[in-house]
Amino acid sequence: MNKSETILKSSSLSVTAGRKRILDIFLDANNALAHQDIEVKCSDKYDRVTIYRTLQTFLEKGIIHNIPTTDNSVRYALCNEVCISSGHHHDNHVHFRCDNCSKTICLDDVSIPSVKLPTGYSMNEINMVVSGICKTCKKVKVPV
Amino acid sequence: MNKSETILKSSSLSVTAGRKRILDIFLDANNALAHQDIEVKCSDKYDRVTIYRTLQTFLEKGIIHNIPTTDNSVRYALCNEVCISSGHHHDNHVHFRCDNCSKTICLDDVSIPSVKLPTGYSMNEINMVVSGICKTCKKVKVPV
DNA sequence: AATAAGAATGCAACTTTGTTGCAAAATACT
DNA sequence: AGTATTTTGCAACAAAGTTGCATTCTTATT
Ligand SMILES: [Mn+2]
Ligand SMILES: [Mn+2]
Ligand SMILES: [Zn+2]
Ligand SMILES: [Zn+2]
Repeated sequence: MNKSETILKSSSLSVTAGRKRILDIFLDANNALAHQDIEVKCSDKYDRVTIYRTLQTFLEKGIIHNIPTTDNSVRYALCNEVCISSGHHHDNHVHFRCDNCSKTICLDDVSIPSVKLPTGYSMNEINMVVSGICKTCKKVKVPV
Repeated sequence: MNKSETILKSSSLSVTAGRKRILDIFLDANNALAHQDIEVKCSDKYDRVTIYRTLQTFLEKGIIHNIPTTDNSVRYALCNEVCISSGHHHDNHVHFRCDNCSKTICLDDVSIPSVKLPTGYSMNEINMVVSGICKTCKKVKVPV
């Protein structure tokens, strides 16, 4: 039993070819993916609608989390073991979006600093997205 | 000369009825607006395409800033004087999205805490969006 | 291994959102 | 007032997202 199958089972989801494929795409990716990215990688095999529904299911089960954007193309990334096993989200890391390659990645080791809200507000989740130049692009850009 | 007209002039934009109207909508609003919200308020008078182009122009001139979301409907809010006069963005405040009324607001007095990125990454902008229950909804919800 | 119940998928039809080119209208400048 | 430049509306289109329903697949049970 491979990794994607294990994750699906432990989230009490039925194991289907489509779900396995999409989960494998996430497991292979080293950056967050938009719906569009997934569609490109497997719309020959699976319907657009199935991709929508699968992403939705994965979100609800704590298999992936979404990352807000200002360009109307939400990104999705795999959650850590804690989210998957507990069935709900415990993501507390910063996200980075590169202005050059426009890849979005999870900075798993950078945790979101706490912030004090004005009186009367109660906090549920925090999202932090930093933009700039990523490690890879910086290397390429300093040839001199 | 009213406020919207002043802002347009000081951003060296030509003053048109549509731009004044849209800017007035922002000046009247006490929360951030999606494209859709603006369309509802004035699509009888101005074309959808004009609204798209106007928001784009306002963004570029530092009149409004955008707020990332995970639901594919970016919100826009008025910038402070500094952005408008300098012509580029200096927004450093936290945004709040209410899980109950789903309004998004600028917490102008709460500044985004700094965060240290891993080696190799350089920072440009930071966005922080907190979700939870807003002041107004909390009041309403505690009747007892 | 066969069956039956329930869940997931594909398809079609549709709605909503966003983009582009161009002619007409409005604005700013002299 | 006249003219160059911008902005707008319209049309046509492309892309993104939603819904209902029949068919297929998965899982649990015999
Ligand atoms: Mn992440
Ligand atoms: Mn703001
Ligand atoms: Zn990069
Ligand atoms: Zn609220």
